[in-house]
Amino acid sequence: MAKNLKLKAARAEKDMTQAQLAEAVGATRQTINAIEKGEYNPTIRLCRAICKALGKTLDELFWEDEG
Amino acid sequence: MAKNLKLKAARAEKDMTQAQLAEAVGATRQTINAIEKGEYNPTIRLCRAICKALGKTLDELFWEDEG
DNA sequence: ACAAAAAGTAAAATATAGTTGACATAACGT
DNA sequence: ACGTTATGTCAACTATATTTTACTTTTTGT
Repeated sequence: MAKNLKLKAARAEKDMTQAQLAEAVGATRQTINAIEKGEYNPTIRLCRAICKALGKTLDELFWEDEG
Repeated sequence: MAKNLKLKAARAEKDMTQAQLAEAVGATRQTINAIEKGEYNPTIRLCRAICKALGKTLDELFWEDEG
């Protein structure tokens, strides 16, 4: 799996820290970090929550990035 | 969570059974069944595999359906 | 340079996604 | 009606996503 740079960029665009995004979506900072690092395979529910928090869609953040 | 009727429809459009889709994506029939039933929260990797097998995108099958 | 905040990382524990095997019901063709 | 295939569902198991706690390194501001 490759890094999820789109996520990192979208977060930067909203000027949010990993910790702030984590709180916004009800996850931990480590989980957000791991997702950005591309080290894993989050659930669709968490992906959706992240998308909504950042004003993006699934296709924009989680499609064909780490495949 | 509501039923994922988009998934059911996309599968029908390809004339695939739950078992065939399951095999195509390396999952079990029960897992596909549960996802269609809306009873759970699959991983993004499985969602992507399903989308690819059915020629759809994440937004088409997994966005704002059960939210 | 220094302090503070943010990001990276790791081990152990917990929650839950996904499997396996089995059986029940619904849908379909003949 | 009958046999067959597809779907629905359940319990027990395994794999792994996510948490918790804690520490290190990088970045940022002053």
